[in-house]
Amino acid sequence: MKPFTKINNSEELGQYILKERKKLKLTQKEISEFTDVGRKFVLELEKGKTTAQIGKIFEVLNGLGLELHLIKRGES
Amino acid sequence: MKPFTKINNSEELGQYILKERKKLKLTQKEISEFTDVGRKFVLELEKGKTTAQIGKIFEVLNGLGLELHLIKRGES
DNA sequence: CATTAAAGTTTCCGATCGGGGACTTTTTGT
DNA sequence: ACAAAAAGTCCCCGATCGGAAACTTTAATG
Repeated sequence: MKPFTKINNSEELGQYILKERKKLKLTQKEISEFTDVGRKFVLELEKGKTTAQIGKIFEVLNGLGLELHLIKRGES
Repeated sequence: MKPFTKINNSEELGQYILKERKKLKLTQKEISEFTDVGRKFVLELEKGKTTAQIGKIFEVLNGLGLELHLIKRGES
């Protein structure tokens, strides 16, 4: 039930996205269909690819109903 | 004093990073020196480049003492 | 089991990343 | 106003992105 999840790197980002996609019972293909990203991108993003591009990541986050927040270290 | 700042796209990400860098009185060059990114990258990131790579973005966020958090829409 | 979908892998390829360095423009400080 | 620093632009180039499509492996369902 913890609402905020701190993400430290691409690895964790991918894992969180995967987990969330499963919760929503979506396939990688479905995400790639209602967002402007390819199937391979979703696949690689979930695997923690460090070179995934931020614009496409925002597309996926939006599609999954996830918000990105920034917090100054120490204030969380 | 709001601790959490919602970032909706690359544009906002760049603006926030710029603002934070100024607060810390750092130059783009300095950031590129103590992180593994080039000057040009910091420049373009702040300008909202949508193709900036996530791994390098994490480097900059770490360098600036910023944490990335994900929140489910509606729970913030 | 058998069948089908999903996930993961591989190849091809045009487009673009990001670093380095040189240069120009803008900002800063005295 | 002037000098210096910072920011922004430009070019070169090796490396890699991400889409598409075909294929293999894994998982799910009857």
